[in-house]
Formats: sequence, C-alpha cells, structure tokens
Amino acid sequence: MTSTKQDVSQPITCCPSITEAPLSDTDAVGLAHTYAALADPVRVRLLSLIAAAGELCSCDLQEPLAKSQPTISHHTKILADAGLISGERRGRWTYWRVEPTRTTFVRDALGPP
Amino acid sequence: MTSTKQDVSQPITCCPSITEAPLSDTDAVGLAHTYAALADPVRVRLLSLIAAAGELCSCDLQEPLAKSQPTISHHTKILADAGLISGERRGRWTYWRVEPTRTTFVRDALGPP
DNA sequence: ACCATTCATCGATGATTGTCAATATGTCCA
DNA sequence: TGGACATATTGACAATCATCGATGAATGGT
Repeated sequence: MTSTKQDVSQPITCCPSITEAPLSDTDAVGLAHTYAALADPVRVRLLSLIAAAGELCSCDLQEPLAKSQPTISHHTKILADAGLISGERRGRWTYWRVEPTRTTFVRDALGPP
Repeated sequence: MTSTKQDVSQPITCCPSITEAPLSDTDAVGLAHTYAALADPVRVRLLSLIAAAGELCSCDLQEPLAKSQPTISHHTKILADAGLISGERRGRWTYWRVEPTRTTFVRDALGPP
C-alpha cells in the first residue's frame, strides 16, 4: 500500500509565487479560484468601493453597481468565499470589509514586491 | 448635442488601484479581463512554467500541463491577449515569455507595494 | 404580534468557457 | 515539389456563470 500523506510529484511551497517557480496543481487551483473571484467587472468595482469606504453594507452597493439585490448578494458571497472580503452582521445590515491579508497574498503571488 | 469626449461620471485614473479608490467602469472592465486570464489553473501553471524557464515553446507545455495541443494554443492566446505573455516565432516554434510590465501592473492594482 | 426592512437562497435562463477532433496555416529540409 | 513537423483556427459540446424574479429568514421598531 502506498502512502497518501504527501504528493511528491509536486513541489511544496509555503508562499506560491507564479513568476518564480512552477506551481503545484494544488496551488494553481487555489490561486485560479481567487483570480476567478476578481474576474468580473462588478466584483472588481465592488471590492474597490468597499476598500475606499473602509466599510460598507450591501444596501450601499446596490445603487453604484446598478445591479439587483440578489446579484449583489451573489457577488459578495463569491468574494467572501475567496477570502478577499468578510462580512459582519450588525442589526439588519451586513457590513463588508476588505481582508488585507488575502489581498496582499494574492498580490504577492504575481511576483516579489 | 452633448459632448462625448469625456465621461465625467467616472474618476480619471492613470494607475488603477483597487484598494485605494473606487474604480471607473472602464478600469474595472480592463482589470477583470486580465484577472479572467488568470482564473484557470491550467493558465496559472502555464504562466509559472514560462516564468520559471524564462522562455518556453508551446511544445514544451503540452506534457507538463497534460492538455491537447489546441487547448494549449487556446490558453497561450488568452494570456497573450491579456498582455501577460508574448510569443515570438522562431522557425517552426513559438517561444513564450512573461511580460513583467503587465504582471507588475496587475499586481500593483491590488494595493500599494 | 405585526409589519417594514435587509439580506440570503432558489429556480430559471441566456451567455460564456474549457476541451478536443478535425482541419488549416506556416516552416524547414531533402 | 513534397513531406514532416509546430502551431493556429474552426466547430461542436458539456459545464459553468451572471443575472433576475420570487420566496424565505432574520432583525428592529411600533
């Protein structure tokens, strides 16, 4: 029986950087998933709106993005699943913030700072 | 008749940064288009393979990526259209390189370095 | 307890995408 | 000129995605 603890066919990296070494399949899937969260104009603007305001509730996003409420909810969920934003429920409102840890992680994946 | 020279409803930015100010629609579409090019595990690995090797022909990508020749050609085209890589034809081979100008541009769009 | 408000989820639909077989284009060599 | 090779393009198909209306769930005020 062969061990399934570690896949030796792929390099082990703690901080995957696209431009420095060939990535493992696992790292590539993870990074691609995060980039996919940014691969929509509405989500890019959504992220920039939250970043610029520091904190925003979903209701404040509907007008500038000119999308329906379910669509906004859909996009915030995708960005949150990617770890790029996080939401906190306060009363009836959900307030969204950027997660700098994740954004800088994705940024540095494209090369040394 | 109204002027169509400049859309005043959107801010003018030379170096769009997602995390610093709300992005214009135009900037968002452009950035999302580039992120979409990175939103696939095959393309992420493709880019890292080229970056690690400095230069690679399409034939060298087929085996490590385990995809058909048309699929490889499809992905290189998408990355090239996004400006992330560029290809040079030498004889029968097309050699691909990373475009550091574009990769750093996309990287810095996610925040100050 | 009731209602208005805010957000999430479900279901449907039209559009986009990743993949490959087949074919076309271009290049080198004999 | 003809054949072998590397790459690009086309066409087709299944899968994924963005969008919205309808509905559900949770909260706060009256």
